Amino acid sequence: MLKFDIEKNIGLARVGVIHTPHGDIKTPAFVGAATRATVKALTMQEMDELGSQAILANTYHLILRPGVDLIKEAGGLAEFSSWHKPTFTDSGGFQIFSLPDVKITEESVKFKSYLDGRKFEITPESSMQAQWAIGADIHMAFDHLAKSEKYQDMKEAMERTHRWLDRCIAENTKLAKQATKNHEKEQFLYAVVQGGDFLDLRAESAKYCADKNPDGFGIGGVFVADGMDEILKTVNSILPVDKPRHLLGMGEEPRDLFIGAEFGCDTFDCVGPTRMARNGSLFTLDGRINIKNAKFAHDFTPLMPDCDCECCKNYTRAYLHHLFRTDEITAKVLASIHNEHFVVSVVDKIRSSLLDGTFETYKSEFLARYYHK
RNA sequence: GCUGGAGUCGUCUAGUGGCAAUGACAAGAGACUGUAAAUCUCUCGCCUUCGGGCUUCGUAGGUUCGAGUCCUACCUCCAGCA
Repeated sequence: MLKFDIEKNIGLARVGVIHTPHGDIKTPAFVGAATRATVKALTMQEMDELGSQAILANTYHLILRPGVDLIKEAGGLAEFSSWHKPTFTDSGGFQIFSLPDVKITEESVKFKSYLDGRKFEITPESSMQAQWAIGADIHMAFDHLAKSEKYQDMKEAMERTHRWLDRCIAENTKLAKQATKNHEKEQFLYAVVQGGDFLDLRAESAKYCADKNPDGFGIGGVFVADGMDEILKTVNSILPVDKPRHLLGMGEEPRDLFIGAEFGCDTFDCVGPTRMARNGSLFTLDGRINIKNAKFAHDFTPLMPDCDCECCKNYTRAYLHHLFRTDEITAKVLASIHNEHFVVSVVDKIRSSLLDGTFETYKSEFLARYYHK
């Protein structure tokens, strides 16, 4: 069983430590999105230096390239990528459903590789096998996202996710036994809660997942900022307190991190910060700015004066503006360092503010300043 | 000086008689939430009540119902010859 120690509970929120075979994660924590076993534009050493505690790679992408067997051959995701800290993998469910021309049946999902047209089939079982080959510390169950927001579609997607969870758990149990026999590192499975914006479905899904007694939980299919708190309240009131919860894919808006932590989520991942960084949209305490805008051409102040990342300690807005205008690689590197550091440190600060009782103050001051309210 | 070629939105460029005129770049702005995203969208002569109006293809004339496009002169640039 995955060890999760809780240091403090504050309502639904909590401060804890997840103990993985590759080290501890002090929660709440922001997990870097390393989809193809790399955080785009950043080295793992840079990720380490900016304070990241864990990364999340994507099974779907790694199946296509370089293939999960190659990663196993390399000694697993951590060895392969030189990230010697905790790792997660997403199951690939989310990506596959967003592709055109997917054939989804009760048994499996079939799709063609966008790289070369090769046909692929992923089942809950094969996703588990792939994730064990990749060798992350924490895996996500292979889930099914609804194609529409309609209640009936959401309900069906949720029910299929539940049936697939049973298959994931059965396969995972087999794979875990094998690993124990071979004296390999332990790997852990999170069940994924679905149900869209419908609180009755969310409650049903949380209950179903909790009853299966997995190592932890992913909360998937959350897209809307409005109502996110209600969804999380519903789900996290039902999920067992003593197991970690990962909010899948949220964190582009800092507000989401506060809501997520406040209502009981322990880890977050999101591609937004690094994607926006590459496109010149950078976090500051006063809101997001587009560094490419003409008004920054002569701005010789740091991107964010109170920030202690490599970018803000050494470079000016004018310089970043120039790097983006000239499409220099370093623009993306520095911007990614900053944005990733920004979200990681916001969540770290949420953690410390929960511990010393200043969360409410931190939250209201941060949000008022960031969103200019 | 002679001969030939060329001058189109900031730049390069399409356009050989028929609707401000092609494409790229640059520029201006926006979007991005478990990454087919170093991507995508919009604007890009001036004005506009968004119906449209006005002024434009080196300059000045001319032919024509109509000219970036044809004719004449001039200006500038390029190549070759002196």
